[in-house]
Amino acid sequence: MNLKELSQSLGLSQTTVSRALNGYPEVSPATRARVQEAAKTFNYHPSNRAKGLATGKALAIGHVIPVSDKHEMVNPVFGDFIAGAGETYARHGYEMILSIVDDSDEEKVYTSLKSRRAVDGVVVHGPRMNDPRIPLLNDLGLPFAVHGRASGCTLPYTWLDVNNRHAFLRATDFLYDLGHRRIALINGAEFMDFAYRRRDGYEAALQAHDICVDPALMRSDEMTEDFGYQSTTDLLGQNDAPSAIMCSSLISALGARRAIEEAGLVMGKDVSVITHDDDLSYLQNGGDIPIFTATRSSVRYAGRRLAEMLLAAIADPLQPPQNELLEAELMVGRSTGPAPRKE
Amino acid sequence: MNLKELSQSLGLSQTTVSRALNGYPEVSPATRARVQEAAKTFNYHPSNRAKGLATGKALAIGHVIPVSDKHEMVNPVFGDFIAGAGETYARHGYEMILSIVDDSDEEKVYTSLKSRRAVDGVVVHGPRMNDPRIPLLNDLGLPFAVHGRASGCTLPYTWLDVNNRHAFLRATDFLYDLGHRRIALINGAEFMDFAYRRRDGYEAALQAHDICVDPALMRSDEMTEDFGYQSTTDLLGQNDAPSAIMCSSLISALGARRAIEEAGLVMGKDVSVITHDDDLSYLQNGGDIPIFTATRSSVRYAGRRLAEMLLAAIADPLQPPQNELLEAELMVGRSTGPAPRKE
DNA sequence: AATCAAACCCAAAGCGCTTTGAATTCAATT
DNA sequence: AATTGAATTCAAAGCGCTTTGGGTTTGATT
Repeated sequence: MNLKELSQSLGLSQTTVSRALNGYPEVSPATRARVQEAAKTFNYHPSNRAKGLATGKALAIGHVIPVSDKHEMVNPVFGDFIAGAGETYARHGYEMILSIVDDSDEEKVYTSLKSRRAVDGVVVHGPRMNDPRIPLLNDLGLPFAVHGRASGCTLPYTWLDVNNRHAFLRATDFLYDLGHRRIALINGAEFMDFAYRRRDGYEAALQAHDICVDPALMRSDEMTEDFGYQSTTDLLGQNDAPSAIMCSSLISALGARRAIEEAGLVMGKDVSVITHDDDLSYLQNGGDIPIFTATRSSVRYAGRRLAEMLLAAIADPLQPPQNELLEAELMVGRSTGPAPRKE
Repeated sequence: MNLKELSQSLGLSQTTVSRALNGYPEVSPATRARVQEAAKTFNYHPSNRAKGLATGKALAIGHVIPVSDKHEMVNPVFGDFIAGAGETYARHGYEMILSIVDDSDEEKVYTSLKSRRAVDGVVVHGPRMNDPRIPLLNDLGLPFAVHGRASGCTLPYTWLDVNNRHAFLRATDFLYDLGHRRIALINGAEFMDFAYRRRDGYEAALQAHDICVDPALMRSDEMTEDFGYQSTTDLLGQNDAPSAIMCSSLISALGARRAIEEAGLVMGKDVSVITHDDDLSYLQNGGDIPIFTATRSSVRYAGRRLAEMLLAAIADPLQPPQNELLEAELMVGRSTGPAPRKE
């Protein structure tokens, strides 16, 4: 069923039917009701494609998901983020189109999305420091919103981020207050902006307490379970081992716990752990009492919200870029305790 | 830059340019080269939308992701599956469009995708027993491919599945051979087809050895870490506790391990665990030696392959539905060992 | 009864592409 | 030189929608 058929079956012109359906005022309430009724019974849905051609809008938002060439790794937060964004799009009648793309030719994809007029805007995932995609999208004139920020990019753009620096600063402080002085950091790959900021917060907290930052206590890579395990095993094995560990992801923290237990130690007693927790639906941080003390921020909420910000920017291209900085909650769980006294 | 502008700048008609670009034979090699050259320098990409309107093809595949209304949970395998499928689409010039949808109104989404001609086909995720989506899509005449199968659906359709029954049968056998007689099952929600089949394999193995199936040893729900933890704590607490556990997902297995250790037991010695492992990029089952003995099958490969099957079905609508049954590998890790002797 | 807004409705153009059916060119054949 | 047919190229229609720029009815006002 298309517009033509629908309008013929109603004995009206396509114009009138189109207007009735799209809420234009120049059609009588009676006619509008009749049209809507018919659309429902015939199960008529306008073709997005044709609509897009006619209006110049694509009614679609692109998400370009970079897959690291190194491990072919898909960021595990991605599913929840997308789910959040999807809710927003559904509510506004937008489609979400996804491109899975090798790190290396991500830029081509943006150019192509733009020139094919396939989307009205894009969401940028996993921003890095000085991320070249931001000036690129700016030049292309394709509306975009960034999940995170890119240190070093001066031009204004729409973003939503967790206050990673502050979260890790607070968490490190919290460990300090518990008496910990040797605090390790198991971080994401530090060309990623979020990881850079977390380290910055961690270092700032240490320096504020006159603890010198020890590179031997810092690790940084893609945040897999195994990376958490290896790093922790390694850290605990060295002399003057840390009594506490800051960890950038719950998945790596699970690996850290594995290493701690395998070393015959008890987490929360011999070694304290704080992790960042993205509040993923399938990876809840324990039940009533969190397993891990954590800095928590829902990535799903972030998806929902960032999508709204992007749609708003598209609807009103003149408004200045919006920004939103979310504070992570610091949830106390069972993985932290007072620093053990040295024997 | 659009076709019209491109053709004007070349002094050719739109027809010729279109044909040159799409590889039709009735254009001279010289002209074709000239056109391709110009397309490259002007960075011309045809609008998918217009192309779709003209050809009736959407050049897009829909993925409808159900989000369980219960926990708003996004299946964690989803990211890797999508990544696999995305590779295939990129190679064939298709877009992937994603709808995140409440369990409840998933059917509406299919109808709407169809009537808006938004996609050329869809991938069905998370099939259940007697899944109503399969006859629905069949009636709609919308090409589709199922990741998994739906027991009880008699009509033929395209699917790709892991041989879940066989995998769990073999794994249970393996535990039996190690001397285990009380073997528990921590399964996914059993209205899901894969979970049903796994249980079937598990039970078949037990019965083949004249072990009676004990409902007290079986748990079934959405496979979160916490579910694995709670179930295992529970199982180990009862009298005549199991000496081995079959687990339906690596994430729940992590929870199981947590419970085992918290109970002061050693995994692989006091309690053996075998889990299914989807080979997710961010959740590798250990490094060189797997943490868990596991039935393994790459969900990313599944995505890549199923997408190919769907595209093939779309390209040739007359071919009979293809099916592919993948056998899971049984990887021996450190989580299994001989059954402890009873004191 | 003539006038004039409102209110309602419509025909047709246009969005960027493919494709049909026809026209043109040109070398080879009669 | 006229004919033919293959090789090229083109103009125009059409895909399903929105939107412009009118029309035609009304019913109230003069």
